[in-house]
Parts: sequence; structure tokens; C-alpha cells
Amino acid sequence: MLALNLDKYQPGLSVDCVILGFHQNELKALLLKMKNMDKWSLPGGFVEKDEDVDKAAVRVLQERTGLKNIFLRQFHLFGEVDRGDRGHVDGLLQKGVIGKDLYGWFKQRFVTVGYYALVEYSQVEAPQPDYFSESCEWCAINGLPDLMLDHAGILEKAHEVLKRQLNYQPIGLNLLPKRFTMPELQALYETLLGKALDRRNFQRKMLGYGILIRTGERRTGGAHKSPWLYEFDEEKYRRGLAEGLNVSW
Amino acid sequence: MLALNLDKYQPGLSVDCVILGFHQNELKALLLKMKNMDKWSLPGGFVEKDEDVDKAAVRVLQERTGLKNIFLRQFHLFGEVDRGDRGHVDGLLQKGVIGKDLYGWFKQRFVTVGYYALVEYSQVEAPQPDYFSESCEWCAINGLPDLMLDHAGILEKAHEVLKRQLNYQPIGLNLLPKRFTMPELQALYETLLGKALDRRNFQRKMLGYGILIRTGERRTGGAHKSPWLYEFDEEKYRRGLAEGLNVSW
DNA sequence: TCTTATTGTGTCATTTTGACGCAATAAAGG
DNA sequence: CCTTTATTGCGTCAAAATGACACAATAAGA
Repeated sequence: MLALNLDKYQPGLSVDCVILGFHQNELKALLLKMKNMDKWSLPGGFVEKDEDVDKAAVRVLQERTGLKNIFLRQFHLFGEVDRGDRGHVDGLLQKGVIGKDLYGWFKQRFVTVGYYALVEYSQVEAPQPDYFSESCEWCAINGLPDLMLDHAGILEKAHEVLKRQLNYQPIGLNLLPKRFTMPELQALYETLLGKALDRRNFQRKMLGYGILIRTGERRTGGAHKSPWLYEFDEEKYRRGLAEGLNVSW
Repeated sequence: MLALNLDKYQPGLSVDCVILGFHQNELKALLLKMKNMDKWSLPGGFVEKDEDVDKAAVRVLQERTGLKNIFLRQFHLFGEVDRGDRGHVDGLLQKGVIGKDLYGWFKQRFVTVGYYALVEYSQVEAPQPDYFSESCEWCAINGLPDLMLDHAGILEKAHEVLKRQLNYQPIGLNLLPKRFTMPELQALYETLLGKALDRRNFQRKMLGYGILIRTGERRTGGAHKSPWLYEFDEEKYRRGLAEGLNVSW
């Protein structure tokens, strides 16, 4: 979205991505700071006329993070007529975020498709702001800045969906480095759930899923006993994703 | 959608409802038969410019079934550029389903929001066809007629989502009559899952959820031992919906 | 009254879960 | 160099949930 040729885009339709990473035992989202404003936004974009909506989300993700082949999933369409602040677009114009030429386009009603992406924090080297923003940064989910429109709600919804999915889907691939320790995986779960888990029962349950492979090596350098390094068994991980993990019938 | 004033609608956006009912131990969907064609479609509609997308789905449901206050849930946005048959709209014109005046509107790219609704079969008294269809009927999920565009895929996706949700959400309210027997509830589960369940273990598990109330009465008139009639404890049912049933953490 | 299919209720072995104990580290401090 | 300390690997045990199945109590029809 560098040069904005509005004719290219499908009117009234946008995508917003909740890009989540895990760093220092915190869940973080990649956010954009609007130019000249104390407002932040989710990375988003418009959908080209000859572009699948899913593809548009992939493109947004690619443009901000430089990453391809990321776990990306549509989770909700936000279709309310009033998605927040009535004076929003006027504010953008006033602050010079958009010019008069874009005013009409932005003023129209938009519905937006929410996607969430799980990415490995360290692989995102230089997050790129877009045309309307001055920076692109990781922000901890606890303690978010002021978000524009209904973006806080979108983020909240993504978090909810993810939390629910923890109960019947594996998570961690694409969010943790290729090799990780059991305590690291547990920390991810605890952060997402917002509560502590018993270390020993957690390990038993995770191993029971059969999606982990214990490498022969340990993570050394830590202050205490060196934990084993694990990898995901991608074949079985994928099957877990497709079929579900705690299927009671 | 009786008089079609296209100015009223948000361009490029539609909703489609997978309206499911349960009758004679079969899962059925309410479908529309297109005028003069051997093609069927999901009940759908356009979104008014000042109407929430969710509200549009409610309206469609209301217009076809006459019912309000139904369990209705958005499950996916179908946003591919090519959602099926390229010659579809030309076919509609040729068969007289739409006039020339509507050709342009229909020819544009649409993304559609999929909703599924669970309704009590017997409460839908006279399903109403819309402007483009000649009848509105219940069709068994196994053995569907030929559906237009990607509607078969939409229906399939709804079924998938529902099946998955059986594992962590209660179901039956709005789909079964107010009072029902355990074998009836089990038949619903078996139909959705497409497999047989042990009668006794099923009952134990359902009762364990604590969302059922056993009324003092039995269903009489059957050929054999009269089963107890149950009702849902709506308070607890709703809590089950919100919090999930098989939450492992 | 007897037959037959269906429902209510319960048993039992197995598996899974929740709540802990204890020994083996690995760095840091004295 | 030996002790301290926090962390990890591995295991135990009772309680709860699950899967497989037995048996008695119907209710209509032969």
C-alpha cells in the first residue's frame, strides 16, 4: 500500500491482522502507530479486486513482517455499521494522516475480516510501518496502547478464540523457535491462558498428545539443570490441528 | 427482498445462512430452489447500508422461516475471487431469474458471510421462497440437490464447524423441542457425528454436564418402555456455551 | 400371557487427571 | 572446592472419567 491507487481495491472491505509473538514470557502483538497521533492500529489493508481475501491477509502479513508461510487464520468478520469513533476519519484528515483525496474512500462503510497470525518473534527483524503509520512495534497484550476504532475489540476477540482453541488444538509451531524446552512451551500456555499450570502434569499431557519429539540435546547455559530440547513432530502436529486434540466423540 | 432497490444495499457483500433442522433422525437444511432452474441455493441476502451484517443474517432467517430469536452464529467469510461457476449470472439472466437491470449488480464480485442457524424443525411452518426462487424446502444433508456457486462448500464448512463444536459446546436447545428424551438427544448427536454412540455412556456424560433437567414425566405412546422427558437448564446451558464443556485447562 | 424391543440403572476394569515427593542437576556464593 | 539454591526429570497415588457391558423394568402387540 505504498502508492494508493484506490481503483485497485474492493470498496468497503478490509482485512486486519492480529499478529502475535511470544517474547520474554509475554504475548505481544505487532501494532502500528498512526502518523502524528497517539493512536495505534492493527496491521491491515484493503483487498484488491482480483485478490482472495485470504491472500490479502497474507500480503499484509508479508508487508509488515517480511515473513511468508506463516500460520494465519481467519477468525471473524466485523460487520457492524458503527465500528467505533464517528469522527475517526476527520481526525485522520486533520492530522494529515490522509489527504483530501482519500477522505471519501475512508469515510465509506467498511467491514473488516479479522485474521490472527502466530509468528516467531525473533524472525521478525524489521517490522515495516505502512503508508499511514510512523512505526511498527511489538506491544505486550497486557498494557496495550490506545487503539483506533474497534481494534481493541478485534484483538480481544482473537485472544479469546486462541484461548478456546488451546483446548482442542496444538499450538507452538511458528510461535516458538524450532527447538524449545518444555518449560518454554509451558510458559506459552500459561501466558495465553493467564494462569499457572502444574509443571509435571503439563509435561505428561503434552507428551501424551504425541506431537513432540525429544531431541538428544539439552539447553545449556541456564542457571540450573539443563532441560531437554524438543521439536514438534510436524506430521502429527498437523494431524492434531486437523482432527482436534481432545475429541470426546 | 421483495422490491429490489439496489441503492439500499452495501455492494459486494452478502450473507448466506445454513439453516439446520432435525427431523426423522435426519439433519436437514432449508434450501431455495431457483426459479426455472435445477439449481438450489442457501437462503441469503444482501446487507443494507445501515444494517449490521449480523442483523442482515437475522433478517434473512426471519424472512424465510418466520422465526426470531434463533441461535445464529457467524462461522466464516468466503472471500475467494472465484466462488464458482463463471457463467452463473448469465445463466440467471437467461432463465429469467433476474432481469437485465440486475445483471450488473449480480455480476460484481461478492464476498459472503456464512452463518449457521439451529432451528426446531416443527416450528418452521411455511418456509418462504425469496424473489429469485420458486420454493423453500428442507433437504436432507445426505443427498443434497445441486447447489449453485460454492454453496455446497459453505454448507459443508458449517457442518464441519458444528461437528467440531460438539466437543466443547452443548447443542440441542433450539434444535430439539422444549422437551425431549435422552434417545432423541442421542440421535441428534449421532446424526451430527455420523457415528453410533453407546447409549449408557452417552447418558452418563450428558447428565454429567449438568445442563439437563429431568421433568417428572415420560414420553408415552411409544412401543416400549417410556423414556423420561428432559429439558435444558437454560441458565447452565448458556454457561456451557460461554465457557465450554470439555475445558482441559 | 408371552414376546420383543427399548429404556433405566448399575458394574468393573482401564485410562486420565490432579496433587504432590524426591533425586539429579548446574550455576553461584562462600 | 564444597555448599546452597532454584530448576528439571521422573515417579507415585488417590480420585475422577471413560469404555464396554449386564440385567431388570417397562409397554405395545402377538
